[in-house]
Amino acid sequence: MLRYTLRQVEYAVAIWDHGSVAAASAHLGVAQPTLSASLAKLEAQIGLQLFIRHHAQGVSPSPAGLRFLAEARNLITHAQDLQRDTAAAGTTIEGQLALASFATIAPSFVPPLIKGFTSLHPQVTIRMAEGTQDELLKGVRSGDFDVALLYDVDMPEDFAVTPLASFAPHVLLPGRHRLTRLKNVPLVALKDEPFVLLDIAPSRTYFTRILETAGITPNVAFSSPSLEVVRGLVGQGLGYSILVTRPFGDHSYAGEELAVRPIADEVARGVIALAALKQMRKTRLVSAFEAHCVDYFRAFAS
Amino acid sequence: MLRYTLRQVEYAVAIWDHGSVAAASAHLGVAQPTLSASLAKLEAQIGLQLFIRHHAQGVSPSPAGLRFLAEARNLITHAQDLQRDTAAAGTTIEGQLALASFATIAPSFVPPLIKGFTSLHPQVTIRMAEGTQDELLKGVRSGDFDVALLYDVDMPEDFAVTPLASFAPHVLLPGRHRLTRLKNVPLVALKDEPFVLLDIAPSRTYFTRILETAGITPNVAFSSPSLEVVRGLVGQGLGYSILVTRPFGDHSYAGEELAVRPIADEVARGVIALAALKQMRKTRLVSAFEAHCVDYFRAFAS
DNA sequence: AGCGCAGCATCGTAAAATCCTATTCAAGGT
DNA sequence: ACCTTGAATAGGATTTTACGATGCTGCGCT
Repeated sequence: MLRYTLRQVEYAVAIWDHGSVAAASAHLGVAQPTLSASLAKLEAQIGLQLFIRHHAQGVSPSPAGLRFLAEARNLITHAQDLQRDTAAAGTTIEGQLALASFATIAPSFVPPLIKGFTSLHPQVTIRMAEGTQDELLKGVRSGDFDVALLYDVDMPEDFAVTPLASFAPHVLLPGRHRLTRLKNVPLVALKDEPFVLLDIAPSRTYFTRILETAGITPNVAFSSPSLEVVRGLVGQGLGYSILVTRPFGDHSYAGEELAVRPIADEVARGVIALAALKQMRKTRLVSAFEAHCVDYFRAFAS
Repeated sequence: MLRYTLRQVEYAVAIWDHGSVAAASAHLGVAQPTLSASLAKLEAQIGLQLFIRHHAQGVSPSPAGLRFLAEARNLITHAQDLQRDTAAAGTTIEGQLALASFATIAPSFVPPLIKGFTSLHPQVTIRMAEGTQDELLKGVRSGDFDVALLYDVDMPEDFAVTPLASFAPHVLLPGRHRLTRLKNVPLVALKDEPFVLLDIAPSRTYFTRILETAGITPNVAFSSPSLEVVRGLVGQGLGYSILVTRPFGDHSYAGEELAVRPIADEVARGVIALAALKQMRKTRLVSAFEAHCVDYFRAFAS
């Protein structure tokens, strides 16, 4: 347990600097008896007389006091540095931002977001991570991340969710599938087709719910947690899929042609959102990033 | 002005270490509400939420909080180091001792004193200075020195004086002076002889007072502030002197023979003493040195 | 599904620390 | 002898810190 306070040390160093209690008092804007008492108490607590008192002529440090004061000044400087850094962290836009992103959202949106934000605020570094919804929520709750970029589906009560943009899901078909002739695919047309499910929470429930809402029990032939694997399976003609994320280009990794068709029915759109803990007081940095995200996604309003 | 206290930071770091307010409370022996309030206040004062609260599962640092806490721990360590060093300075016998010595006393006594003390306490270093009585008193008063080794003559009221040993003054004569035939020299015999005065305060007044007490008005032919110059002048046959300090050997620097004779009269002895400021609370180190001096000079009891 | 437990926050209060103004006291300079 | 300077003390108001008791809420266990 520490036996002295920063305030006491601060005063003692000021008395040293000014050569007298009275001068320090004037300079600090603190009454002279306050300093006198504070110094006396500090000396008692550390068991060391710091100053020699000269009647009507100020004080001067004792040999042992001088050694203490030299170190004490370092401590005060250290404390001031910490305060300054902390104040900066709270009010200016700099430092590190820990951002987690849902795996299928990350490749399309995170790079431009980071590019835009860091060129706006060069003092900022961003730490990135991707994961499933569960992992993101856990990470934010445990303090590993400041915010998470994810789909606003089944979000728990303790998260503050900022919607950014919504995207309509689409049907993904093999390039030569007979339904590719249609401009819009009604969900009923998929009734008996084999379904390739993107199997990540909460996407899984989101997609199956879309089909079930249309009265269709999906015939899940394959499933994978990887978007690219799903696209590959569809490319191989093993079934259709329903997705929100739409990478640039109409080919799978392996090169098979793919076809993307809007859904004819009215369906729930996938809402991309930024989520943070409700209980967390936002730093300026986090707020600024949030604003930047809103800005960036405004372009996708549709 | 610093906006947080060491106590607050100490508590916050403890909470971090133990993962919960309750655990830190048990470990610190401080009530849980105290820590809770202290943390809340600290967060408000630095404008930064340090911890995420988990219901019934402790707390975990936020990303920004983590950065603060890492630095905060350094600060606490710094403060603890200072406290430890200071406590050591107050209670153990180590560190630096600033010793000032009257110029004529120094050569004979300071080297053995330092040798003896530092071999007793190897952790101690001693800073040395010599000077006139005025300089010594000024140095001790201004905090340049912890203690001064000097003659206890005309000591001001604000000094605490510890007598160490007393030495009888002697008459110093040229080697072939007629009075060298006497075993003890009565002061009256010096009545008309030229006097060579060691002219340093307070020795000057001490020596002249001795002669005046015996009813003699000294005929000051020469004076010098240097003991060795005085001995040289006497060696040249330019007069006699009265001194307390008696170097080893009966020759001046230039090689002239000198004779030392006790004074037949009853005269005031020169008292060597250690002086410190009354108002200064002594460190263990100073007390130990004082004790060592008393010990060392016991051998000179005469 | 309900219940108990764990753990943080809040409330009320007592003790201690902090700070102020007014005053006293001592040394030095005039 | 008096005035100035500057530290210490006294007394009192305010703030801070601490405590115990209690409330509240999610988690895990039956």
